[in-house]
Amino acid sequence: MEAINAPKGVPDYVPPRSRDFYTVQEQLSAPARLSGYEYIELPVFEATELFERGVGASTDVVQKEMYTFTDRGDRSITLRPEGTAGVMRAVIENRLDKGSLPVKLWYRGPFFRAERPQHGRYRQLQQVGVEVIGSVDPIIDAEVIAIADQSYRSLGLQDFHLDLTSLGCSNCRPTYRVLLQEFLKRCDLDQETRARAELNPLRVLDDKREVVVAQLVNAPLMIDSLCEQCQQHYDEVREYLRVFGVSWNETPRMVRGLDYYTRTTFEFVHPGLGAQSGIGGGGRYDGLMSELGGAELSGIGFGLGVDRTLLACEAERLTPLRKGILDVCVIPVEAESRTQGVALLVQLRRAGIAADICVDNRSIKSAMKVANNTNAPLVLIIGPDELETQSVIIKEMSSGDQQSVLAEPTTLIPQLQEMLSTLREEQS
RNA sequence: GUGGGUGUAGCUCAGCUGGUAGAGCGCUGCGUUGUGGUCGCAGAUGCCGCGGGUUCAAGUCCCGUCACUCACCCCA
Repeated sequence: MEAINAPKGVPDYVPPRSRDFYTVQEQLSAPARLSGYEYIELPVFEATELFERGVGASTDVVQKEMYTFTDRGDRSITLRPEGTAGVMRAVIENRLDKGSLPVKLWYRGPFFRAERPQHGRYRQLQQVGVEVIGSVDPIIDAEVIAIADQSYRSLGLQDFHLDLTSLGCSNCRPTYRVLLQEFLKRCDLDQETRARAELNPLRVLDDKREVVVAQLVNAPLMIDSLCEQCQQHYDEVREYLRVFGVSWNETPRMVRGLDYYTRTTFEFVHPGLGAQSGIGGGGRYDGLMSELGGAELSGIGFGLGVDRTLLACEAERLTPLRKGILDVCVIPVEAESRTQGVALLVQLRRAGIAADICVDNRSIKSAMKVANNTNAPLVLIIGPDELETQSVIIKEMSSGDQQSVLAEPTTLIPQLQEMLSTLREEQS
């Protein structure tokens, strides 16, 4: 039979790297949980219109990167390309916006974009995200950014930086937009870029081609055209960021791909990933809730890329991520000791000790090899001799020391637990 | 959607100007008497991505195709 391959651009995480992936996902969400954010579990597909309205029909994401299909009821369904729109929909639908504000939520899971895959860019990507709805307090902006920052730090990442700017609001951005468009009209640009200047002039600022970049040196910047409220808000955000102990780069030319962002906008960048250097990003969105039929509430959030963060960890060679997952490996010598071995295994697992048993009647030599490969710090050997004396051999793998002890749960289990905890202390 | 690169053992790869395949790691076994990691010895494993062409002969050249990959675009 012919083997079947995974669809294009979707990653498999297999052991042992899957352990790292899992650890990264856990660590990325830990700071949000520590900050009182509640978990929200959402569907992976939504009505297509949610993203058209929420993310913005003019964005590349909506125009050419969505997995859209018609279901059996003839409804247009789309696999979610990002998280914020779905969270807003659920908040509105479940009336969370009518309760006490702000609503602080975190989520995680897969997202889908039909892009051409490359290093750090997949068609199914995993994100950990956070959204705060119903507050414009700049403390919230700073907190959200600080949580993301802490997420990366808790993994031990160091070589990343935070890009920060303000994109203004519905008062000041339109004015700036016209200003920028007039500037762009005087530039020598190709047709495609001209079209973009009409549709979304800010995006032109992000162009990486030298011919374009050279012409944009003196382009007007949003940051210089902020209205009084936006300026004050941005000043305060930065003030609180200092209190949170977060440092950043001012990047007035930063542009994000989703239409809903206003005011505070940020991106975490890691230089070790190649072209796809953004490991997370987010910002404030003033109009999104009402655009999706909810109350006039502002929100702010971020999405952190789990896949890319893992790549960043690997780029920094953060190997302490990888630990064995077993505490103890049980080795029954000779077939007659298998039953007692399983009985032992049950005791261990019930006591919360991560344990496995060598099967398939391997020779003790070969079983030791298998046990060694699991990285379990302790091995329990039980054979005919031990059956006779109702004992078991505990072997400490790193030193090779071993001792025979009574296979009595009330004494064996505490002893193992003590050995494991001293071993853990030695390790750290 | 556009361009470049690569496809040879489980993994990482070597195979110069064409003569039917190699290394390292891993795996299996052995180094006697119930014990892994180091070391030594032995061994197994390949439709050389797929299809066609040139040739006495192709992993090696040509064409096509598929897959993977990197970059542009865009983004986590």
